[in-house]
Amino acid sequence: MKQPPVPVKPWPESDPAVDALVTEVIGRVADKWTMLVLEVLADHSELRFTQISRLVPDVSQKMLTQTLRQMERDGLVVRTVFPVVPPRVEYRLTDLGLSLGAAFCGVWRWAEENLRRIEAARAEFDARQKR
Amino acid sequence: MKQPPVPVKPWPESDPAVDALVTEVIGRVADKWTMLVLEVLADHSELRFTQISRLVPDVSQKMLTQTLRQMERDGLVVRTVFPVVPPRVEYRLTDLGLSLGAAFCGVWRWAEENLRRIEAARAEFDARQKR
DNA sequence: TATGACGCTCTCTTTTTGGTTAGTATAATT
DNA sequence: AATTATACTAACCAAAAAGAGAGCGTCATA
Repeated sequence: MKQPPVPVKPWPESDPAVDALVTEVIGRVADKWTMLVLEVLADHSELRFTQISRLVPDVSQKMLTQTLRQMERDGLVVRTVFPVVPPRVEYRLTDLGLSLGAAFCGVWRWAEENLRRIEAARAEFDARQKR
Repeated sequence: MKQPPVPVKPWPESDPAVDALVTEVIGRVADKWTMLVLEVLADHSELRFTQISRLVPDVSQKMLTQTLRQMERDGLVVRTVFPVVPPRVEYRLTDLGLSLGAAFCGVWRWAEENLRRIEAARAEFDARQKR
């Protein structure tokens, strides 16, 4: 039995190359540590490495370094090194980083507002499965 | 040299338990496949398994099944099985799923609008590193 | 009789990710 | 003279995630 061909999606841009890039960017940016760092940096305009590590629970040095490097590379944060000893490095969001924070705000709020619903859905699903 | 204590973050809710849950939910929901499935389902209100797999580029059966199950468990999609042969299963977003799609729209748009900037930042960063 | 469609599940292997530990430089502190 | 603080890097290893491939049950088509 042949299915009718799937209609072309009416999304504004359907350029596969752009799609792929957007997907990649979102995948990169929507990761757990990036979001948490984004949040703390949105709250405190300027932070040092260890301050961030204290504010983001359970982040390892390795992950924090990695995340900050990526964010720097993507133009989300600026990293300022003060040539003093012991070293002092400060991080702050760029305008791009701030705008991403604003965009994510919607998702963050959605998660807060719908936590209950999700938990309820999960409980119901699990109960249904057990039967 | 002792740093002054980091100020408490002025975020609306600072309940660590809620924070953890929100983080977990976002982590789950902000994953690549979930977002892509969300997008195609937001575009076509009702789709069958193979239709989705054709619309989401490079998704393996395994990942698609997994993603759809998770989304169903979280109450984002409804799965309707028609007891016919060959099997027919339809997926559609719930209201919760639609609202998540709306929330993500902002991030999606952000990514589209700022692709260039990100690519430019990366290029600049990489060039700076090479020196 | 063989093949394909559908919506999966199961197993095996590869890739990716993340944690842990050790090390670096140098000035100030104990 | 030893220790502490800072912001890392590098190496190694375990765990988790993802990809590849086979199989399944049944009906319709070739």
